[in-house]
Amino acid sequence: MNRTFLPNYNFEITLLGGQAFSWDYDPLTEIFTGFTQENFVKVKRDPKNPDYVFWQTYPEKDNWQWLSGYLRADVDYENIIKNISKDEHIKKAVEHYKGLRLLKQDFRDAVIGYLCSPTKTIVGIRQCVRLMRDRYGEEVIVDGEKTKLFPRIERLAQADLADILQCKVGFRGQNIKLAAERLANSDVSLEIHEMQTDQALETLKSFRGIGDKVADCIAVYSLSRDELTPFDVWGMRVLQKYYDVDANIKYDKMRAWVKDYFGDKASWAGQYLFEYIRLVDSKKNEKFNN
DNA sequence: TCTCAGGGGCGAT
DNA sequence: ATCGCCCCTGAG
Repeated sequence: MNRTFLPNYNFEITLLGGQAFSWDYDPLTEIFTGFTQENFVKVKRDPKNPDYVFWQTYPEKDNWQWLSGYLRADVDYENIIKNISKDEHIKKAVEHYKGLRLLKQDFRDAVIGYLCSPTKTIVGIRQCVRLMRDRYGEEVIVDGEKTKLFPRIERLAQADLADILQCKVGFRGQNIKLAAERLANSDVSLEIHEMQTDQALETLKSFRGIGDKVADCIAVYSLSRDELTPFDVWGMRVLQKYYDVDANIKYDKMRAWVKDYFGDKASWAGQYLFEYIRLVDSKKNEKFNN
C-alpha cells in the first residue's frame, strides 16, 4: 500500500457516518474499504504515526489523483474549522468529532444512494446499496479476492423495475430506474459540475424522487457545495433548542438561516451538528429529550 | 403480534 | 400550504 501524509482526517466518522453508504470497516485489519462505479479502495491509518495513511486503489492502482479528490484531502481543514466555530455548541461537536470531513463522492453514486434514503434508516440505505452492488456491480479483483463495485448507471438503467425491487428499495425503485435511465442517456452527470448551485439544485429536483433535502445532500456530498446544509428533522430540533430557531420554519428558511449564521462553509457545520445529534440521540441523552 | 418511525417526496385537495 | 400515502425493515 502507498503511504501518504494526511493529518486530521477521521476515517471512522467520515466514511461510516451519514454521508456515504458504500464504506465498510474491518476491525481486525483496521482497514476501511469503499466502492464506487469506477474504483475500489482501501485506506488505513498508520498505527505508528497517525498523521499518515496507507492506501491503495483498484483496479487502477496508485490513483491518488482520484482518491485525494474523493476524500477532499486538499481542503484547508484548520481554516474551515476556525471558520465555523461560531459558538460553544458547534465547538463541542467539532471537538468530539475531530477530523470529520466532507467527501466528494461520485455524482451518480450519490444520486442512487440518496434516492434510497427517504423514510429509511442509514442502516437500511446501506443495505439497499449493497444489494444493488451484489446484483448489478461489476466484479473486481482486490488483492486476489473477488468483490464488486457500485453498480454502473448504464447497468441500472437497463434493469427491470421488478428486478430492482429485489433490493428492498420499495417505492423508491421507480425513481431509481428513471434516474438511472436519464443519467445514462444524457450528459447531466458531467454538466452539473459546471452549474451554478441554484441551477444544479433545480436540475436535481427535476428528477422524480429528489426534493429539497435529497438535492442538498447530493449537492453537498458529491458536488462540494459547501454553502448548503442538508438538515433533517433532528437537525431542526437542535436548531430550535440551541439556536432559538422557530420550530415551524420552512426548509428553505432554515437553510438560509444556517448559511447566514455559519457562512460559506455551512455544510461542514451542519455535518458536525448532524453527526453529533445522531450520536447523542442514539445514546438517548436526556439533554435533547426535553 | 403489534406498533412505529426511519436522513422525504408526490399528488390530490 | 397541508396531508395521506408510498414499501419495507428493525426496534421496542
